[in-house]
Amino acid sequence: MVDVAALAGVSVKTVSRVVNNAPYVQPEVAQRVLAAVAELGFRRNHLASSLRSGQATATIGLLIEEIANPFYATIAGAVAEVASEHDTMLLIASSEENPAREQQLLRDLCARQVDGLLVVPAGDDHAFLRSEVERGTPAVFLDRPAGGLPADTVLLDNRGGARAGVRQLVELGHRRVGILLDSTAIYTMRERLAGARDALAAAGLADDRLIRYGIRDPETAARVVGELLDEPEPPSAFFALNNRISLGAVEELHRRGSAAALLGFDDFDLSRLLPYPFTVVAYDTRTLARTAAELLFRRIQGDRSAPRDLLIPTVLVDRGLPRR
Amino acid sequence: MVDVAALAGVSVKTVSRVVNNAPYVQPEVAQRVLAAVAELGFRRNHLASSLRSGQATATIGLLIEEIANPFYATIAGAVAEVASEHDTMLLIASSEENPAREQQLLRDLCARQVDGLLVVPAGDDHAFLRSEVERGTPAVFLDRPAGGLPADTVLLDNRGGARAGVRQLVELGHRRVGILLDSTAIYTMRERLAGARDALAAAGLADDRLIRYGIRDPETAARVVGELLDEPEPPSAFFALNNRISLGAVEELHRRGSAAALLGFDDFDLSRLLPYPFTVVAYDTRTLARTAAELLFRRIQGDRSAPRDLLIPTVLVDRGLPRR
DNA sequence: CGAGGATCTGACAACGTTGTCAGCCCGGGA
DNA sequence: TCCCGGGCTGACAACGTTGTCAGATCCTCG
Repeated sequence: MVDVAALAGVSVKTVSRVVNNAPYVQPEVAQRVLAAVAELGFRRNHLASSLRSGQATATIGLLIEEIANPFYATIAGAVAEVASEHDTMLLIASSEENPAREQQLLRDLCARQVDGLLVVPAGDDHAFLRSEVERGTPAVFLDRPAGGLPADTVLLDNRGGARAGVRQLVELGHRRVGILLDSTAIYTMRERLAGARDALAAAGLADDRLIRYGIRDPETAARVVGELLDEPEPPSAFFALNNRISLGAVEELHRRGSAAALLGFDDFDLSRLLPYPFTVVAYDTRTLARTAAELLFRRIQGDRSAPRDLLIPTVLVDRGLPRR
Repeated sequence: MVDVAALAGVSVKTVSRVVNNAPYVQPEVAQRVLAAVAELGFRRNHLASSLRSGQATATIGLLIEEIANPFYATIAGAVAEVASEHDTMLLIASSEENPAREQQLLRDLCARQVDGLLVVPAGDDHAFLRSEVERGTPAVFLDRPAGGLPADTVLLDNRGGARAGVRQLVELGHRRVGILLDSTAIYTMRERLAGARDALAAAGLADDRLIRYGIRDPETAARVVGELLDEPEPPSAFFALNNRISLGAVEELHRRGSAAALLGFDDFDLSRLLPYPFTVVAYDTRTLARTAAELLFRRIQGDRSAPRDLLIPTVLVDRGLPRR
């Protein structure tokens, strides 16, 4: 900038004014400055600029589990879209479900002076963020709640969706519903399981012996479905609590030519092309992410109202559920 | 930092030394400083730090078409992984295939003083990056070549993969191969088409009347496959130049109970579960991205050798191709 | 004709940090 | 005894930019 000023024969302040389109610069002086900028290939240092002005860095931080996962990729895409509408860049970090790493990354994002944080929590204690939030870096949590910190949160209606889906199974006459899930250490799993139990209990059908935990991949899901079907009183319906599990269940049911009803939480691409029909509790991931991002930008723009908890509704997409 | 220094009764420089683990600080002084840091919740301003030291910002920029797209999400994931290995954060921007937007985003990334750029080009002229690169911001292009700029490039072997796949069709006795693609304005489409033509020409089977352009979505692909099959001399095999097109082709061939051979470029999740078998020219997107990212970090670390062009091989994944 | 405002410009300090350098203290060798 | 070097500390300037303020010029209006 000093060089540009020298070449144009003006002060650095005038160069600053020109590159920021500030008023009160004679058109011909501005011309000279712009010529010098072009000649020297000058580009404003955004870091120094936001350091001095103390203003926004026009950057927000997004912390997710893993970028390559389609669910998080969709979130990142929707957030990027909203960010772009606010001329803001996106700093993305993957916690890999590791709370220690999550904490370190969030601190790092704050050290980089992001204007706000969008977090899919991995850990369950975010008290360490309190000082940052108080110092003016707003944070919005999505898909899972924050721990130990009053903060804006945008969640899916996991419980309501699971309840509605299982109620449908019950109404179709199913009495024994196998429930397949990963781990109750995961918030979404707990909620979905609770919803399923709500619906079963309401019909007097609760039976914890039909719940299978610890299913992490499609292969395990397929094996567990097989085991349940081989029992003396097999379930006539299955509820898979996420799409990895649904996938394995589809494979096994199809392989056996079973007539069991299959309900899944999470829709996914191509599910309608799969060889076994199943109904899903679906939701719009983009709405989840956009809602959170828009809330964050309202905070960044100065909204200081009390933290909000928003719930994104789910939809039961019926692709055919056989009666009992 | 001034406050911390005051509270600990030392100079700011000593605080700086402590937070940077610099040598020559008495352990008890360091203790006092750390206590003050904790009490005030001090966090180093990474922006100011890299402004003053002129050193790296520990941030790289990644420019892709669209984060939500699984191909780019996989790239982003692999790049994030490599970045994390180098304690570097990732600034991601989506060009949305718009060259003007691409240019603006790349400039913006440079203004943010990223240590390096990883670019999936949207436009075909990147001469505007020359001054940045000369000033020391290395750039590596991936999946598509840069235009008007000598730069490191990491590409898939589109042409070789397509050639190998189509050669396989020819060897199985197919004489009429329908070729389905989007637009030759896209580099990868041009290369794949060239590879297919190579293989057909080598067998004396080139016939441009079997090439169909402008297919942007599965629905169009399905329609075009139907049209080709309804012709008096229908193809006995199809080559879909990307996975969106493969998907539509699968649907139509399955619907008609056709026995045509289907070859696709790009593998995708679940392809093995689809109702119609097809063979794909596959590649490892993660290798593509990791290779590019690792090259970028070598540049960042000072490698000044001549720009390199790397080719990532493809693999023919045979899931069954009927003979003619 | 002078006051007051609008327009234009630049000197200077400051944002939060770190590189440079000078200075202090202390122990050990000549 | 003096000198030297290593350990430790702080004052100051600087990174590239912009906020503040003051000064200069010109126009308008009473």
